[in-house]
Amino acid sequence: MPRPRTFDEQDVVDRAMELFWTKGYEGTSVTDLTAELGVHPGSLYRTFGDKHGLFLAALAHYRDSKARTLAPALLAGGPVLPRIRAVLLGWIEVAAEQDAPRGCLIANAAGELLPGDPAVACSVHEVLTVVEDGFRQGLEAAVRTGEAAATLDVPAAAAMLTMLLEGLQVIVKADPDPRRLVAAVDTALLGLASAR
Amino acid sequence: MPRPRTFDEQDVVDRAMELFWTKGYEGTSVTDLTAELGVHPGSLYRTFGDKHGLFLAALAHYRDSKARTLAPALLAGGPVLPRIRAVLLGWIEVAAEQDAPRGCLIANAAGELLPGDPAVACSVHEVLTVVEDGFRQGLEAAVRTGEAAATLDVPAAAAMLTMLLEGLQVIVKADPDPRRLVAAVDTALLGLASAR
DNA sequence: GCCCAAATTGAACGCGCGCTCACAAACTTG
DNA sequence: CAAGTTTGTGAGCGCGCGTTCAATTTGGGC
Repeated sequence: MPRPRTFDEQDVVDRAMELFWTKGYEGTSVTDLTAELGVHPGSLYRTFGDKHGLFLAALAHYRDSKARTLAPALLAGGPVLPRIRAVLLGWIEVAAEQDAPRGCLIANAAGELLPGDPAVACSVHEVLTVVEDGFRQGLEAAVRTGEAAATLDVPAAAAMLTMLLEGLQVIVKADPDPRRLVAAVDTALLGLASAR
Repeated sequence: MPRPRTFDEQDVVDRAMELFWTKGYEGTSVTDLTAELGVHPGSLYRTFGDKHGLFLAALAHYRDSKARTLAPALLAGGPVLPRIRAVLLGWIEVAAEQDAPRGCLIANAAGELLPGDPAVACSVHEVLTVVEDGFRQGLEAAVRTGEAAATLDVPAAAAMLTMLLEGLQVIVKADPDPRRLVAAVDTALLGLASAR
């Protein structure tokens, strides 16, 4: 019955996420969005309510397209601990390769909008929970295979890895030499292995 | 010869820091600043150049009044490792007690303004270096007293603790139960003690 | 006591922000 | 083909932002 959309909503959310990720929430104006996405303000507001709504959609998309991939990546088979290391080092490498590292969208959102934005606080917590859960699944597998010590406090270690990852993303944004953090990551991982 | 200031510049910077810390950079309007600080826009602009200049002054003040206290706190005498733990747990406690934790001004600034603001990037890196150096001094002392293993990679461990601290400050802003992170901090500290 | 440099003040500047709306176009359904 | 509903579009809304400036006040140095 109605006239169909001329744009793909998912695609728009994905590119909006990229913009917010790079330029921040306030740093990305509605004019920026309409220009880069090729979507008229009117369409954007009928679809997402307002700029804030689009941002929440971007955060949800980040959760599904980024955070949710952690667990599968860790459980892809073989030793888990090296995979955890590879994930952390991967972010360092990303930061080292681009001259303007944008860190983590979640850490950026938290830094910019919290406290003071309950909806964003909820989304941020949601994504962090997904990440932490990914680490937890990986660590549980590592304990099962004897890769990690049976005495390891898995939930605590998962939370630690999440903290480490987010802290890494913060530091990397201002560090002229991100690769020096590899040794720091390794130090943090020392306590996880069973060979102590 | 000239007419003297009616406000104390240091005091204004201190209160501006508090405002930026709580509400963020974009979230704090010049109107907010003039209202809360009791300083006319004209005076503010002649003293600090512009809003951005005032923000940089606030970051420098954060470095001197917060970050620089880390080393003395760790080296105040007695075992260092419990002091490191106390510092990290202190931030958790602060977050747990107030219902709207504001995290760390540096992590907030990085999240909001990086990449894209070279001056802020420089200030952020500067503060993080001070923090990391504080941890390094503490760890060196710990190694000297045998509290930490002689084989500990001190610079790497210092960087790890900085990452942990910043990550902690990010997570705490969205976490309904910050105190659960105590166990995570303890897990991270496991690898530092010499009793392995 | 007068001078003058610097500080305070009131008022307002232009700009870009997030956002809205009336109107025309497009597609499905009967 | 006509009806009906939702879409894209052009133009512009009011607001608050960061910022500026002429006029006035202030107080130390000669």
